[in-house]
Amino acid sequence: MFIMMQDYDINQFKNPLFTVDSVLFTVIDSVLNVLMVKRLIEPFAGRWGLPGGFVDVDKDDNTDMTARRKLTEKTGLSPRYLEQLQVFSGINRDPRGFSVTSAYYALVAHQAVETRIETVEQASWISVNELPNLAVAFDHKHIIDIAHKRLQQKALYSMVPIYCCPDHFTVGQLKDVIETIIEKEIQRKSLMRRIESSDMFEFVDQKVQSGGRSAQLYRVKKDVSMANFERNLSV
Amino acid sequence: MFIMMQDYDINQFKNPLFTVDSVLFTVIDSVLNVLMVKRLIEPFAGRWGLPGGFVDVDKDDNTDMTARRKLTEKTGLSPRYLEQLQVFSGINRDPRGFSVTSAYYALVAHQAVETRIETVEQASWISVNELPNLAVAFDHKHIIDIAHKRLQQKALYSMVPIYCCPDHFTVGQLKDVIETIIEKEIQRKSLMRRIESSDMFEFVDQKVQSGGRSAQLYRVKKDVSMANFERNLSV
DNA sequence: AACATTTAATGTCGTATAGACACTATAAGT
DNA sequence: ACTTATAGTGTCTATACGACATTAAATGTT
Repeated sequence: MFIMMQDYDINQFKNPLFTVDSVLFTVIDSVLNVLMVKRLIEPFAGRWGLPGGFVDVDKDDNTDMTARRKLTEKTGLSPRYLEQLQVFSGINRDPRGFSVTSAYYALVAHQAVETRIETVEQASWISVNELPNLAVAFDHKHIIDIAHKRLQQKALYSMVPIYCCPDHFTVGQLKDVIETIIEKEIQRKSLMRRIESSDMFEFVDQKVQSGGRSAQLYRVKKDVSMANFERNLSV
Repeated sequence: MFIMMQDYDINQFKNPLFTVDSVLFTVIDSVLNVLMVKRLIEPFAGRWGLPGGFVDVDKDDNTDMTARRKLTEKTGLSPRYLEQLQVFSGINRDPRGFSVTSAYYALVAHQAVETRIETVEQASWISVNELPNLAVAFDHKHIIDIAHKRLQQKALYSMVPIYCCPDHFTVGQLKDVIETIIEKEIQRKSLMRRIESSDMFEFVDQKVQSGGRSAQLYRVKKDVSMANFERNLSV
């Protein structure tokens, strides 16, 4: 019996606690928000945590699917953009022992999902500005911070922020999303040049009013890949 | 007893096989090489694999230390540069079941370590050009490919390739290392400008002969951080 | 209807940095 | 002294972003 326990422990030793967690971002009214879930179980029951959990080898072909499944389970939505962030690991980040989380970050347009979010009671958008004063589980505050910095960097040389825009969007909307993410104003002209040169977008035959001259609507072309630029926008 | 087995299985289900593997690069005679280890145990015994293995929670504070420890164990060296690549996971990449590897990539100057490498019989530098014809374990060929692409990208906007140079190096050496990594020639002038503006380097009061005019030796200043540039070199 | 106000979109010029390549500098060999 | 090879600089061009003026098109006001 004691030897069985030892075998068991050896197996545990080779396999740290492994989870997948996602930082799902969206921009609402020029504020960057993160989807968080009120934890119902220990450890850290009652605190806010990132949507995530264990891999289910019967359902998940890989950890990307774990991330997507957990986001869908807990929020009813599948993000338009999902990418690995990095692994966070250590002996102190989970009271149960050495743990590893493969963290992802993801983007959605809040317009497409906000009604569905509200029906899932334990999930909620949290402004990143409120995070410092919030009781958060594990090292999830740190993970969000790293994810935010990565997203900021990515926004300087790619068009990824479009995934925070609805299907049809104006240049003004995209500009606002980018400025919210990088926390700095950009030149509309620079954005127009990138929209043009990326060749990712096409006009929607429709305009939308905005308090002044109507704005042209754009959408992402079918089957285009994400544009990356050779230069960063200035910081 | 049966219930105990079920509990055990549930625990297994929650914890996929987790390993840490590293792609250690170096440049030798204008060829990019990867450190590989001849596997002595199943699965894939006899094939070449990346240096790596299981986390040891008694020795490792986190997976970074696992990566370093495994590199040191199997090669006798600690890399000057080590960074997370990404997680590779899936049901098919290991015959034992769903597995996850947290992959790292690392750089060393081969000059500092080549004698030590040769004393460790199972470890060897493999040219990336020979990889397609080599019997490689798991999805390690794919991991090396992704690591190479990431390194190429990084070489376009940062000075990381210096970690493939010895402590004292010339502009010509650094230029060769960069060109080997990105597989394209660059302008010496552009590199000089970056060396200057990065403010990372200082002269060594010494020159080195090279078949023509002697070359100035440089070294990295004490306690400087890695320079990143706002533009990529052209591809 | 003329005008002010607001936001959208474009035009134009300045600036920073990479690419190209000629030119100079310094070493070794003949 | 001349050739060759490699190191290093000078200078011009090209590109894309920043800044900001200008034009366009919508609404509201007198």
